[in-house]
Amino acid sequence: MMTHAAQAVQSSQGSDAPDLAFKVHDHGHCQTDALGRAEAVIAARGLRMTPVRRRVLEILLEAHRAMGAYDVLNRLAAEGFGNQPPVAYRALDFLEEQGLAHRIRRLNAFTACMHPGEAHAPAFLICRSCDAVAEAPASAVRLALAAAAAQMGFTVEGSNIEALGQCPDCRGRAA
Amino acid sequence: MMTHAAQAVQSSQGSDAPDLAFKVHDHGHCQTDALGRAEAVIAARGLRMTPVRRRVLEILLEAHRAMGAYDVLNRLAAEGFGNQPPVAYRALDFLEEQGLAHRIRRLNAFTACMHPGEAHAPAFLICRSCDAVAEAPASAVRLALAAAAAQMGFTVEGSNIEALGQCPDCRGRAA
DNA sequence: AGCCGAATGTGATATTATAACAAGGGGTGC
DNA sequence: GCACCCCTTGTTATAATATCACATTCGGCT
Repeated sequence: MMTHAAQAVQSSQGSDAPDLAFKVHDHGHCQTDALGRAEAVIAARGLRMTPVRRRVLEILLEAHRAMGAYDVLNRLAAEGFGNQPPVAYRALDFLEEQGLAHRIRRLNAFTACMHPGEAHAPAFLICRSCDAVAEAPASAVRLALAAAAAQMGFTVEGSNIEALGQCPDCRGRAA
Repeated sequence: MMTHAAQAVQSSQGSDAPDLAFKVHDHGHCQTDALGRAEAVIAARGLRMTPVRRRVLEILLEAHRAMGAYDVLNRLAAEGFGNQPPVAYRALDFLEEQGLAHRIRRLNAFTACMHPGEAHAPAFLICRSCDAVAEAPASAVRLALAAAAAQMGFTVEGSNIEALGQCPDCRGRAA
């Protein structure tokens, strides 16, 4: 299904915060779905989905939340891959360039893209309470940004749009 | 490192009027103007504009472009202030909290706010050729972002919106 | 003066990211 | 096969960014 709507990237910080986060869904399904699409995208571009790259993407998909490069690296090292930073950064950079992962600047972290292959430049919603990160459709936001930039003679080639706030769950608990 | 021609870091304000951001203008004027407004803002809030804080703001205003925390620190150290990172970070964090400076996540850098005191939540335009950074009016962008977030039940409390692209000057030179 | 809280100075350390180079691996043309 | 090349990975080292912890100082107050 193409549920473009709510994709939760949820974290369980310490306490078991029962995170129904933005939306309950089938993790297993969206993982295999995203991985399959990623493979197709890479193949179509004549690039190589190597073991390290695939594993990094899998790790991000499994975690289903933002992960620092060193978190990913530790996972890789534990599985017999190289344990030096460039191993993780190269794979992450590759995935980001191919639109299969996103960098969350505010967190110095990365997440797997939830709908690879679709042209999209999402906005990220970061919960300040539970650190969950979700992608939100942002075509309207990008249009507004491009317009504002154009008024100043500036040509937008790429952008990162990140919002900090509270996800439905955390707001509910707070209230 | 940010070693490129100093460019304009300026913007219009709360109202959505385009301005001279990337154009030549009177640096001296906008520096003293911004500094004066900053002092007023701090005083009105019952806070203290200490020598370090004032000097950091001046340094940012003089540079008139994004500066890394360590660039600022080096300037401070050369002038007899403490030369350890917390000295710079504390002042920068204070200025950011008070809306007198902005953090550019994409560059891991800071810029002086060009219109302190005015309620505003700018978008930043970063030139990939010359590293100039300008504030653009972003109320429309913010509205679109809040709407997209609301559809997912997310409440936006703050955001950083940064666009990477080409400023008018650099595009002109390229063409 | 004495007190208190905020701000600063300082040393140490944590976290994030890249440079530089050697070695492997898998195509292609021959 | 094998010689070649390019891309990828492994590894060492280091750079760049950011925070912690604690002592000291400063400003305002009584």
